[in-house]
Amino acid sequence: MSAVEFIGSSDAKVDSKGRLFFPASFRKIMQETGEAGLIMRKDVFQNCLVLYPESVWKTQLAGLRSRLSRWDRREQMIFRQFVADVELLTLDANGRVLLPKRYRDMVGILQDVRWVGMADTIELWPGERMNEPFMEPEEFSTELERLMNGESLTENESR
Amino acid sequence: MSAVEFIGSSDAKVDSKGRLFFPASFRKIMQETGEAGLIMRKDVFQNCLVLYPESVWKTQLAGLRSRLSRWDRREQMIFRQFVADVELLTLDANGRVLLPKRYRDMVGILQDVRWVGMADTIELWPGERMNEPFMEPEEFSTELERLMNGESLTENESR
DNA sequence: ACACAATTCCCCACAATTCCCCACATTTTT
DNA sequence: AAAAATGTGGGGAATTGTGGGGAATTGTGT
Repeated sequence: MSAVEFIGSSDAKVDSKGRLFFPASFRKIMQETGEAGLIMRKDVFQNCLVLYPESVWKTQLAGLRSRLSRWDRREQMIFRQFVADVELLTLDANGRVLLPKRYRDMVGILQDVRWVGMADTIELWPGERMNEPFMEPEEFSTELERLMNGESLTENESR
Repeated sequence: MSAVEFIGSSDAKVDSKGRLFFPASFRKIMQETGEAGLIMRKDVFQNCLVLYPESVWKTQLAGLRSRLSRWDRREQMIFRQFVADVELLTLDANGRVLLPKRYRDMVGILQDVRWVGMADTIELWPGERMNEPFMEPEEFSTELERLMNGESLTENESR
């Protein structure tokens, strides 16, 4: 089912009207897997936007909801926060999306952005420090080594 | 399916359109092991490109993802770093790959490149300083000694 | 409710890159 | 020597990616 596999990253420019070309490779995957809509929200942790194909979004929501009690005021608030500030994107005739100003401002997108395929989701990063890696190579290698050798990563494991 | 084992290196030229012949010896191995696609990625540490046969890539990715929580800020960042700067390559009718300009620029590939078989992956190095060794002989021997005396190199080794 | 500004939508044009086809030199195999 | 496979190169069509002009829509203040 979840054959959605967004791969790769690319750079792009947001034009003066806030429009942005949706990379052809991603569009292809959407078509192939029969996905129609795209849901966008600001990432919970990072300063970037996340785009979910509709089916992935639904799965996420269901997963989250199943963990949260409907009758717990606090948990209900968490859920609300997750669902609020969500935007449905549509492609225009040229295959572009319009990034509402509000969202651009949220993560500080001006001109340059970077698309990043994250398997079942897509991320959109402001492109100011685009050529810098997300992590320091040293740190990355250390963590990766640990991970691939079966040791648990950090103290907080939530599974 | 037998194990993929790319060995040897060879020099080649990128033409004016960024195309590059995929060495016949490597292609043969791809065929024999029934590999179709190639995933290319900028190495995090080195200034080179790494090519994974699709199955190798999938194994790597699956291994990583199964250990990473989507809801952990740090783990998500590791995954992000791993999948950023990744591209799907396809061979054209002549058995060439097109190296997107972005990637050529990332590692500084102009004309000459060098293919290097790295067992289950293939590396592609800019060939300007092609005849120089990757490491100083002195450093190489020291490191190798250290590695082979206890620390694990790949997941095949005990740890 | 009204005028006005900002935003979104729907056209069209155009540059850069990628894809597809064919030609040809060089090396290896028969 | 001929044939096949290996590398190199280029023309041009198709796709991808950028940009802009307004019309329609939404939102704002008075």
